[in-house]
Amino acid sequence: MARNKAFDPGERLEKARDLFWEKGYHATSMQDLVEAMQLNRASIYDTYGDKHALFVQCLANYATGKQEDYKRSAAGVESPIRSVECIIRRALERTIEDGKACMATKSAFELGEYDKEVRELLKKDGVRLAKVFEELLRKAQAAGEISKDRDPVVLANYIVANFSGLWQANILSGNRKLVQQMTEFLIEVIKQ
Amino acid sequence: MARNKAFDPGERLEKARDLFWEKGYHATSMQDLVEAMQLNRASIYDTYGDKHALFVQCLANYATGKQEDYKRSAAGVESPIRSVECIIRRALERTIEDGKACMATKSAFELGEYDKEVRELLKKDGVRLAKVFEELLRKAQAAGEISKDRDPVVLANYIVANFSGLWQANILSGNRKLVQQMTEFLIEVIKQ
DNA sequence: ATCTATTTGGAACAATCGTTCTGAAATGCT
DNA sequence: AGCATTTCAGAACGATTGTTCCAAATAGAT
Repeated sequence: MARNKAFDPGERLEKARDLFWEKGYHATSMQDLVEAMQLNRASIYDTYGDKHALFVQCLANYATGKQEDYKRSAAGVESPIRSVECIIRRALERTIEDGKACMATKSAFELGEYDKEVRELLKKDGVRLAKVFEELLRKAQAAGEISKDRDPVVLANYIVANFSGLWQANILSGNRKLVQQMTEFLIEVIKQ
Repeated sequence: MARNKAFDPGERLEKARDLFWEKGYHATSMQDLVEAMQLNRASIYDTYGDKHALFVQCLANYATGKQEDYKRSAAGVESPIRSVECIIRRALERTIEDGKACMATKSAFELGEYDKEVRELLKKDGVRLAKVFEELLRKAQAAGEISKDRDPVVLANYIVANFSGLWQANILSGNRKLVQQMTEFLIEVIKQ
């Protein structure tokens, strides 16, 4: 019937995602996106919708990518508690590699309070990660790796929340050693 | 010599602060500020400088206010570890009262990575709060309230970082009970 | 090869952005 | 009272905002 797209929508979405990730939603203009994605304005609107719709797709893309990355970091690790450790260490490692804090957390603080669509997306993302931890923690308890007294749900959510603090500390202090110590402290706490 | 200002700069600054606090830096326009502060554009520029300078003053105002509020919440409490507890509980309480997360943390994630002035201000704010905790933790150790094995510096910074996670969890989950449990868990961890 | 649907590039839109300027009103000081 | 200086109100600035439209180019289907 008609002409095909001359670009790969998924690949260009990643370019948009990286820009939103770096600058945040409001500080990123459509002009910035046109240049970063190397696409015509009309092509962006036709393919992804308006700015907000594009952002939501970028955020969803980021969230699934992050989730996969976490799972990968724990792949092949047989001990449940060691898996938890791997993911926690990976969370910090990522931020250093990427040179920027987690896009989900940045977006939560920039938009989470009044943008329902973003909030719901991020909530689901948080719940998904917490469930991963919860399952690992239950297994760790069953294997006698950690105390059975603790509520896996609370502990799992506590770990997820803790990431936010590590990222903030990394941005503000710039003191890698301190952030590293805080990470190790968190791991220590969990293992008790 | 000349005419006096017909308004209280400090009082109007608080109006600007509340708006920035709610919407963030980029999502707040000068028009929004003119309306919220009930001032003429020129008066704003004459008194506070440009948008960025105004924001920095708002953030500084917020930071000192928050710091005072924390100290007030622990005033009269003789036990050092109880003082720590009071501040932690107050950190969560504030977010619920205000209906929005800590302005410092929101700003850290929105601007901290590329706005040096904001980053330095927030870094100082974080250090100041960490020092309060550090001193209380040392006293708690001396009084035998908590283990002497733990590094007060790491623990103090860990607590500060944890706030960020509690606020994020509060925004996304909207589950007050869960956030409460996470807060109590943090307190438990410190006391061990 | 022709038709047709869609992409593409770029101009153009009105609205808003942060900022500056102008002129008149107002007030403290001599 | 008169001067000096600043505030104040609002228009206006050019630049940029997100979005839409239009004509030309393109490529799959018949």
